[in-house]
Amino acid sequence: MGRRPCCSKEGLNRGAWTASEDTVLAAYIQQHGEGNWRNLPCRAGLKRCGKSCRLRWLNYLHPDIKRGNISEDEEDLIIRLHKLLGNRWSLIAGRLPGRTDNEIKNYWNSTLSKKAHVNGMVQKSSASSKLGLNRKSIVKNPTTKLVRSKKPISPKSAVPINSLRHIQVVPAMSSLGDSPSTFSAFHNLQDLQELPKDSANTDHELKNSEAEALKSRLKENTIEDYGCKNNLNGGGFNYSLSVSDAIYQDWTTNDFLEGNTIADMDSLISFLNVEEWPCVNDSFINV
DNA sequence: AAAGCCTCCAACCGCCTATGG
DNA sequence: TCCATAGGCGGTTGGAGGCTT
Repeated sequence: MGRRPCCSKEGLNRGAWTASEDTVLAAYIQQHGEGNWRNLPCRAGLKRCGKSCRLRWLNYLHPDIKRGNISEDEEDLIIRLHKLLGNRWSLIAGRLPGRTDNEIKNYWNSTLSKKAHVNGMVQKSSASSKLGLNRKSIVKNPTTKLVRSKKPISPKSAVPINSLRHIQVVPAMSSLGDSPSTFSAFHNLQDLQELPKDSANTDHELKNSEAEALKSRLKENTIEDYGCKNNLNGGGFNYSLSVSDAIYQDWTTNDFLEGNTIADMDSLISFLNVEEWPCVNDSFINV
């Protein structure tokens, strides 16, 4: 039996696209728009499978595609997102304007996976690596009073805990703007709220998908409470992070944070992005 | 110069999900 | 509820071009 192919392969061109095929495809899509890929080849006069047309358009001909090498910042972001989301290339690509999932996947397989292994980033089990965070790329938000530049000193031994301290994290006002980085941080806060299916937001599925990934990562890192607590300021959400007494005392006694700390998401990421962060040890936290 | 090897990436493949009848 | 279809995704392949010997 076997699976029915997406289209008849007989008489179709395969392999690399020619310049003339590209021209025909681009002209057709510019005139008629995307979609209806199965019928597109016939209507456009192309001897190609519809899937092949779609792939060629999305990965090569689309006008928004960014040309040129992956920049350091992009590379850094890919690494961070990969740690957070795994091999979910389309989600990662969604956070890199102009880059395609295929491009990122190829770049990862050919370049970054090796780098990650060489640097021990893949196997590293620190809290920061598990969270998918990379110190280099963190941009501190000036609104926070949480982050300081020096690393906290970790306790030498794990202390079982009976109670949890909470760090409230709320989006900074700047997170309500449109710049990609702050918007992304704000997005994550919304993600955690599990947008309902009937949400007016068109990419709620993407958000919920990312939220699931983020939650699982947070759980891996023994952060016990990741729920969004309540609405504030017309769209922002409180985010409550629970840590053990040991960690809390460590951070506070080392002047790493103040009591009743409120920070934006970027600052939280920066805050957690410390190799010596102690709570990778399960005994530090109630889970 | 040429053969062999390696790397990169465009393209393909098969599976999964969403959608509509 | 079932089925067919289309679109989307991640894994894999294979060829072109660069590099090494």
